[in-house]
Amino acid sequence: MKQMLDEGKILAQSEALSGIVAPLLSWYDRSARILPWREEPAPYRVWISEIMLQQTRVEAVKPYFERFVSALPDVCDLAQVTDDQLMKLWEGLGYYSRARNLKKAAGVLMEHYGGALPASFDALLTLPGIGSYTAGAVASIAYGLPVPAVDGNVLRVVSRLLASEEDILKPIVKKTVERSLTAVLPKDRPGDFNQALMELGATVCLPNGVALCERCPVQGCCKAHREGRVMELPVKAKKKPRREEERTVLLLLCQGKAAVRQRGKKGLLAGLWELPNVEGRLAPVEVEEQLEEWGFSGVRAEPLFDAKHIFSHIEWHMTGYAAYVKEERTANGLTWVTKEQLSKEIALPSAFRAYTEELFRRLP
DNA sequence: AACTCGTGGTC
DNA sequence: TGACCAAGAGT
Repeated sequence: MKQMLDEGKILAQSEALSGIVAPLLSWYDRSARILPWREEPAPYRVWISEIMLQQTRVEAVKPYFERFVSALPDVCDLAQVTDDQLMKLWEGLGYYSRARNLKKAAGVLMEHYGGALPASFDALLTLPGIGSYTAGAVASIAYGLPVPAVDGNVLRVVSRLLASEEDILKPIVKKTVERSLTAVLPKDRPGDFNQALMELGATVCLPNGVALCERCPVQGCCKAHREGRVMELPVKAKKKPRREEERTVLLLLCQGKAAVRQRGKKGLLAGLWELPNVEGRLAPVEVEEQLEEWGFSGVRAEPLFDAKHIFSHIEWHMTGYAAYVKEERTANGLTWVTKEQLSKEIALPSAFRAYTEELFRRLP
């Protein structure tokens, strides 16, 4: 029974969406932005760009994309890159498991696919870091296969076209839209159709109540526009509040070098480098006690400024100290690096930016 | 299904 | 300033 209702909904949605194809493609031909990965849509470049674009704005991706494909021009290079170089190339882009999954997938491609991306939605879907959206994007854009690529843009656009009040964050809604679009998708231009839907969402059918409906090529097909409800849609469940954490960050300096350490392989900022830090908001005396514990004797902790960093689900409230120590002790995972190494080899997350900048001011 | 996993821009 | 959000995937 549930299956029956689902099929009925998909049929109805497909019917309602069938009119958008021609005007949307025509609009895309006129209005598509010029983007680095569109100029030369080789499968490898499409793949890298799609991974970088996950939950990330086009403008943020551009410089990273150029640098990444220049440093690692093909699957073989990617499969062999060191973790440190990989993280340095991704430094500041966030969601670092995307980069690690890229390398993992490159290994699989070398091992099982002759170093090429498979021209198959199902095969793409098995690769690390590739889910239904990315598999659809690569398959349709790079190989012209007739599969949809449903991201947040597409969900917003379709939600408004249908005036649907379903929560677009629910997996079932995404699956339904994917199946509806499969029936509508033009077999001769699936990649352009998918990109056109996303492009419309990114440049015209904007979120936060600023939709530019007067510029929309499918305004006449839009139920939300017809009913004056564009600004109320889409419906999204509210996210739960972030948890707050207090941390004390230490700038340890010694003979022109600074101490960094590598984070664990799991969890937040996994495997990245960081400035030494401890949980809680420590007073100067407590910092000096901590330094004694780490084997640094007779060190004065100089209080610095406070800083805040907001992750998607955590908020770090940090306070900082600088300490000039007498010897480069390597206990507790501390590694001593020069300013040169820090800028060229060590990948530090943006969370520490304020203190990293202070460190750079203090290093020769 | 709900939670984890970054960052920077916008209003 | 805070809340929202952007071409999602893994667990």
